[in-house]
Amino acid sequence: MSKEQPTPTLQDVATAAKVSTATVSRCLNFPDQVKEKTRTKVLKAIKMLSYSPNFGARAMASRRTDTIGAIIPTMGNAVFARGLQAFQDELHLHGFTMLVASTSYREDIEEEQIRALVGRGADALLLIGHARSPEIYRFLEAQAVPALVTWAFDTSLSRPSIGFDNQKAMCRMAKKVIDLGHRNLALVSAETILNDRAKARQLGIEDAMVAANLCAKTLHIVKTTYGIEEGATAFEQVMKAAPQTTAVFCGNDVLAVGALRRARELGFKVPQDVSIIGFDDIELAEIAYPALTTVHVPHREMGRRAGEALIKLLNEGTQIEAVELEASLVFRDTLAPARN
Amino acid sequence: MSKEQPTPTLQDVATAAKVSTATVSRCLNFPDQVKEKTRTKVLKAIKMLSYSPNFGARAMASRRTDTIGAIIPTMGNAVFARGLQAFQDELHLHGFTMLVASTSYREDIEEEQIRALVGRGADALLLIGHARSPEIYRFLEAQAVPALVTWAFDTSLSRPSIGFDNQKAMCRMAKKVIDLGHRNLALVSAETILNDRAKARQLGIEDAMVAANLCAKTLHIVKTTYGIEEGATAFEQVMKAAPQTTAVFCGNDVLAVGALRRARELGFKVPQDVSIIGFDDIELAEIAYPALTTVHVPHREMGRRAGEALIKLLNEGTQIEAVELEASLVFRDTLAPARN
DNA sequence: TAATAAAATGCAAGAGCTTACATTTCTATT
DNA sequence: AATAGAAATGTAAGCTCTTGCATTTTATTA
Repeated sequence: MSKEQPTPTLQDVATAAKVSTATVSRCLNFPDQVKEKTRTKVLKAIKMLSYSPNFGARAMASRRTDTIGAIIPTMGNAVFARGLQAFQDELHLHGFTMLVASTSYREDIEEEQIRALVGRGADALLLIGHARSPEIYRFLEAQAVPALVTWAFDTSLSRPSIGFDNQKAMCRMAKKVIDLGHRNLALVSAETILNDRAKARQLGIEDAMVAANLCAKTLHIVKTTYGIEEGATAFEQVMKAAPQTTAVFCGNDVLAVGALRRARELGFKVPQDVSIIGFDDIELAEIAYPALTTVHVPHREMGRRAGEALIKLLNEGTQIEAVELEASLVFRDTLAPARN
Repeated sequence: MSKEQPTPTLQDVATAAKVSTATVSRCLNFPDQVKEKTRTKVLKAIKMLSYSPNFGARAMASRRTDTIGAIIPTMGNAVFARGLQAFQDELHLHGFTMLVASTSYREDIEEEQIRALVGRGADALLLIGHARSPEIYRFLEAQAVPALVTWAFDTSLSRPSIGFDNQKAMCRMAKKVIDLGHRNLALVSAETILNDRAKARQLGIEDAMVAANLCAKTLHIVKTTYGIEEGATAFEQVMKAAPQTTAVFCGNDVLAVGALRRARELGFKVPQDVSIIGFDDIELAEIAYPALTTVHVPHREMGRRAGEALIKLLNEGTQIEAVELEASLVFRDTLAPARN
């Protein structure tokens, strides 16, 4: 290791500038509380020593970190990456820092990451979806760390959320699909036990089916993990097990793009033979060929609003109020009336 | 704010378990140094109190954070998101935590983020590309924070890097393109002043041109910022300013996909009228229609190797040795012989 | 110019953890 | 049963900052 020359401390700067540590500290945190002349002197010393404050010490002493943690399933999915970027931009605007962690959709890792971020002094947390153990919510309570849920909106839960109603959005899309004459529906979905958004999307389709006097049980569901290839495989399974299917919903665009590719490889004409519907509306959806019909998730807006709300809570103690955003339907080229 | 009940501390746990703070600390850090019975007692107290160690305090006391920072241009580009995910997975395997920050391709923000991560106690840093001010390298030196450069490979610099040679890779691709009879080449690139990878890719094309007895000056270059739409606009500019162009290189796949779309909108047949070449080989490239010919960047491998090297450096003091990875050419459907 | 208020600075007590060293408790050996 | 040595635990110093309060300096007013 290379820790020969110890890194400079506040004390070193104080000595170099011939002032007290308190003054240096104030120079950094409340510049207008110190005289111009002193400040210049101190700043010079700081530069000379390449001093950089020790975050941990500062956090400990001030009991504040100006840091907000965000925990997402994966950075690999553009919809999260984009939402986070917006969140980060908003935080940066207000002098806050974002800490990210990803869970690979695994509950145990999520718990670990929540604890890690809290331990690192996150003043607040951004979480995706509501579903997690009561124990972890109790932990956040005990640590007095406020957490905001996004990517979902559900007023039946006490926890505030800023997002959209996955169930409602998918239901609207499913109604359109049914209106187009589709009766044999399938869904390629993520595991719904730990993923309340996936669950909600499924329920949305079922709602629409029931509203159209179809039996919800006839929805052919294939569960899979995340990925293009996974979507492709799942599509193949669907068509093998339920060849009469004319419309395949996918839990997200990545799965849908995989399904689309496999459909083509298998000789299905999309959308003439089979319609494919995605969810998220990431770039991929627009670029895919044929361009994907999907549900647009307001990811940037969600990220921005979440940042805004959290900062207000931290700075002014304003309680977060739930915000429902709209997810809109985007009709492109993979949805057409049912054949025959 | 909600800091009424103070969060539990090590001391609280010690009291609850009727042991000293040292024992609790050891319980957490060196479990086998404490007797089974004591450990159980302590663990119970921890659970009961929902205790979570304060990272700052720990870092300060142990002078180690087991944290590595990564600074990338943007999470919005899948190639970085994926590379990071691999990096993070590797770190996680060894009990390290990753801190990410993004710069939006801006040098001033990058400096700020480097300082922020160092201040937060990053034991080491992952950086993209070599190009940055000497001052910031001096700062890292002063703070004794090792930094590893990826996404580039250049032995002429003293700083170790794990990556690939952008110039060589692009040169190989350009040679193939020239072999196919293309003489009027264009490049849609990011600004090259602060982006050594973009610069290297440009030089690669020029190398190939010179090798084929073409005048490098005839490469028509349009500079733009990052984004699909930006790629589209740039393509239009290229074809307006240099209509005889038969092959358009793009600095990355995102720009290329934009170019591809605009080409279609403008009535160009790809690749019959004009060939389009990307760089990175992200999902988008495969999904685009026609599928994009591009240079495959070993992003996962880079992320993994970088994590490995940094951990070895931190844990065992093993100096990082530069590793050159191969970027391979991926021929898909947007490249064809030049129309003469 | 003296008196008073306001501004700038300094002093020193923590903040929550780790760890070297000291002390106590256990285990094994004779 | 006594004792050496190992294992387990405790004591307390120290890591780098911030901040309430005390003190000094500067500005303002009569």
